[in-house]
Amino acid sequence: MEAFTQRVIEIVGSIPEGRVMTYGQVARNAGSPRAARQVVRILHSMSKKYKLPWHRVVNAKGEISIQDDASYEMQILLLQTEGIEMAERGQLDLIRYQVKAQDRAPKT
DNA sequence: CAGCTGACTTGGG
DNA sequence: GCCCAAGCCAGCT
Repeated sequence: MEAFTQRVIEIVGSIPEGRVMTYGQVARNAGSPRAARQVVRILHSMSKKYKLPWHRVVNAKGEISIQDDASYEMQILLLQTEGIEMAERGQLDLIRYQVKAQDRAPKT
């Protein structure tokens, strides 16, 4: 597998309890700013092979974007368990919970 | 080997 | 603030 993949695994696994990261953020920290979708795939396949806190990864809007209802609800449960306040729609406060790192992508 | 896919992101209307 | 379209890139078929 690519080094990128390995990094994503490590990064996701390093997310502190009660915090979250966006797919894009993880991708950037892993070295591929545009590989947010790979993070998705990785979480998909690795979470079932490794014990990754996949639930601490949300989309850019701070919501859960899982399509699978079971996993969706489970993620909310796990996050709440870690002390994160979840809104009705499975949304959380990114400003408060997103891990701060050198994730800024200088777009301008 | 070639093509499709996806738990995404960003920009424009 | 919501909807649509394009870009991205590693993994899988």
